[in-house]
Amino acid sequence: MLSDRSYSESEEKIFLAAIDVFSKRGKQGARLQEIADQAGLNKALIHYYFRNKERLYDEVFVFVIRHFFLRLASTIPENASFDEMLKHFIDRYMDLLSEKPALPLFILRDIADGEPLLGAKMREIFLPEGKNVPQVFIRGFERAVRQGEIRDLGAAQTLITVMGSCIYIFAAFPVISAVLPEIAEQRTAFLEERKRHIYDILMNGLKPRTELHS
Amino acid sequence: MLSDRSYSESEEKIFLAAIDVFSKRGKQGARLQEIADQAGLNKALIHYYFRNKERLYDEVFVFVIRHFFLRLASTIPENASFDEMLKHFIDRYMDLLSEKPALPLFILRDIADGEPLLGAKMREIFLPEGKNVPQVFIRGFERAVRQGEIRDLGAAQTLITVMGSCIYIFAAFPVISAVLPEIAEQRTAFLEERKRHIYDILMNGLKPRTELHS
DNA sequence: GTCTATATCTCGATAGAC
DNA sequence: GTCTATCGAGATATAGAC
Repeated sequence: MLSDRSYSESEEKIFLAAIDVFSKRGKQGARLQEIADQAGLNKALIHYYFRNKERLYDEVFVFVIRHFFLRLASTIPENASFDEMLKHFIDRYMDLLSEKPALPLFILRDIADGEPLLGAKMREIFLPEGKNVPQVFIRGFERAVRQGEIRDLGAAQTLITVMGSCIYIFAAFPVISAVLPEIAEQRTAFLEERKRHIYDILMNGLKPRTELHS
Repeated sequence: MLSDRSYSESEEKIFLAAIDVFSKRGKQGARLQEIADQAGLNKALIHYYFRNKERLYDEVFVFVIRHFFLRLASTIPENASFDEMLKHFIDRYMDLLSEKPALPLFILRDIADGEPLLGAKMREIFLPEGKNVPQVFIRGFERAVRQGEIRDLGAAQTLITVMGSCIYIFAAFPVISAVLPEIAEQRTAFLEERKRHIYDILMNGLKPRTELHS
């Protein structure tokens, strides 16, 4: 069982192959032939089960993104200090991105294609649950502000800064490593260093400046 | 004159139309028919001047990116304090992105397509000049570290954090505004607030924590 | 240099046998 | 349910007249 609805055996083979091919090539670049080959079946079956490329893509998209963000949200420690929550969030987000490095470009390509249903799909993914990434982060942020742990630089602005800082290296890796070649050779070490860097600069940036002890 | 080589009148019409269409639709999504229509000419002329879609795209890509980063680099104040350099850099980068909001997705789509010449193209853009964005930023950063103005959180890491923080809102705008609807209605105001936010959190994050006066 | 007409190919989708 | 064969749209690229 891959999601809320159930799949027959062949259907699941197609769906799994579709996740891989769409993730690598995007909606336009993906070929139904490649999906069929990878599933060990033929093109006609794709239409039999999913009607057309568009519907298959939409089902893959919602499944992949929802799965990713549910895994991310489920590990955020809700009742810790903001300091701890931020550290955890960055670690976990970077680990999940390391595991699925194609995901940022998968979403961004969808945005670039101007998919008209994108906004609706994202709301379908984010709004139903009580425990989703933006809500949990913003609640934790605002509580920390009330308690004087951090300055109020805006919950939404801060969330965007955190996510942008984490995601950019994955989205732009080929460009960045072309300009800064030392990065490509030690990718894993660089990503570990990156976690510490992001936490350090952002947490210090949020702390009240009057504080004396680290 | 658009770049280092010179264009005839029709050639330039095609090139300008190609910049627009490729920027909006990406390499795969762009149609030569649309470029021809927008140039007020016909498809055959595109092949006459540029041989094929691939070459036209490559010429557009290098031109657009080089032009953007030259404009950005030319305004970085090299001899100011790091504080001032960072403020300027963020302001200018965000302004240029506001002017060309399709540019991040244009590059990211190219990355996602796995263009094999991308690394070479980026080096062609960044390496020749003495005054390019990464070099200028890193020089300024390292000098500020030596002078004790900022902590050494890594020049490359910091540059990636700054760029990621700036670019993410443009790349992901449709997604972010679907999840945080208050942003879409006041886009300009939000972007102005975003400049101040990024400067504030990052500059404070870089400052030595023992410092007492702001 | 500029145009129309067309060749050629790729791909999503369907028809129909089993 | 699963397959082979094929249709037809839409795209790049070229031929050849003017």
